[in-house]
Amino acid sequence: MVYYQNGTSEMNQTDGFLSSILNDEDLQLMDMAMNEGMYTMRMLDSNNAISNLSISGAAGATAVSRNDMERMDTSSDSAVSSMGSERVPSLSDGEWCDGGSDSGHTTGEHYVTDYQSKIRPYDYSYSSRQLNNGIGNSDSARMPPVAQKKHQMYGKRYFQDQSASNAAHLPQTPLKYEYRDSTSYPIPNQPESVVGSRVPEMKYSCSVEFGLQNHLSRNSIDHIQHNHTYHLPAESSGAMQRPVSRDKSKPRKSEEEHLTRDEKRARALNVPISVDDIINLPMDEFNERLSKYDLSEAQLSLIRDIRRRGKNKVAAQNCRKRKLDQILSLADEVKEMRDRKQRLINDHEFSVNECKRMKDKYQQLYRHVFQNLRDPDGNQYSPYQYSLQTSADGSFLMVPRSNSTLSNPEAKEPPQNHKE
DNA sequence: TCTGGATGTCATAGC
DNA sequence: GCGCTATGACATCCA
Repeated sequence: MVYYQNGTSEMNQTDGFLSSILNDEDLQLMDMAMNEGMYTMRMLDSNNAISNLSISGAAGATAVSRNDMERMDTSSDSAVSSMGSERVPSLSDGEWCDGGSDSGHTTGEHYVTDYQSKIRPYDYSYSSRQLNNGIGNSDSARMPPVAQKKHQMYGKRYFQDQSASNAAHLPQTPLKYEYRDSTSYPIPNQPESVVGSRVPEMKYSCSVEFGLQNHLSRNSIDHIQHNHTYHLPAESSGAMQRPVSRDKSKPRKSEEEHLTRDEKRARALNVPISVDDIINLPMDEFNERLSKYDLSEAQLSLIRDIRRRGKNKVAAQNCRKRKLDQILSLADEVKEMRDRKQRLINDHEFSVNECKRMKDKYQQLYRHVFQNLRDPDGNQYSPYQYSLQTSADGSFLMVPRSNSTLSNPEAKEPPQNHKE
């Protein structure tokens, strides 16, 4: 066992050399690197946490990202149920219209007005959205507080007297997406109070408030300016008559042309209940209304079809909205994963470089120490016969090579350039 | 005329 | 069994 000769003049030089190595900023950089790496890992863990949170909250489909948060802000006053089974809080019937399920035709003006400020017929809350609300809570105030049936959720009541001036424009412009509630059909021998007695005409915009507009780089109005009013010929239509072209350049001839197909059918069969009521009344009330009239089989069949189609129409709209949202959420997740992958690559690259640098430092130190060691006779030790081992406290031990590997399997081999 | 997006409708499954 | 919702598939309209 030979110890470092601290008393020699050479060691003074060595001290300087060692201190230069040991105090090298690279070592500090190493610490920094490690800290940074750990920080990065914490960040990754954090991301994982968020990701897991979002996944668990949205049936594995929704990532919580800033974009999602922003989208959430635009769509959290839900009107439609989530993918799950939870029910969306409700507003009173006075606050929600139950229309919107029919081809809402409204003028462009009306649409713009409604779209921007009134109607959010496609809003719905996923569980993840609710989760997000819990985090951001920016929109919770707009969330209806009580569970609500879905057929009561689509569209808010919009009284025409809110925009009398707009109403004045109605005759001049083709109707688009304007749904006139309380379509009343004059039924002989029916009391006025029962049929078509609603005074305030209400409009429903079948708008699509996609919170995705920003993502899709699309004018929010572009995709809803179709006039999906079904114009039927004289009537007596079959069960499935094709929608007729709705050229808005053609002058409007009569109100009837802008009735939906089902409205025209209902009118043709003298159905005494408005299409809106047929679609949106709760089952009990709906049956109660039906019981008031002596309806033929054809009328009952049509009413059932109207109700089914009306509900399914809304369901389809929500389904599509939901699908788009899922696509955007997945796109966010993909982006997040790509970013994470890049961060990991960078961290790994940095670690490899640091490892290599430290190896070089160690070899340098090893060589320096070994060359300055002397036996009792003042001769250098042969690197082929001895090797140095470093202990945990930083001290060096000279160990015979043949024994070193036997006695201590972890003994470090001399560097390759040790033979110099 | 073609094309893609939007929307309505039907069929079906599941609750 | 009924009513409702969700969703794929198809049809139609429209820019």
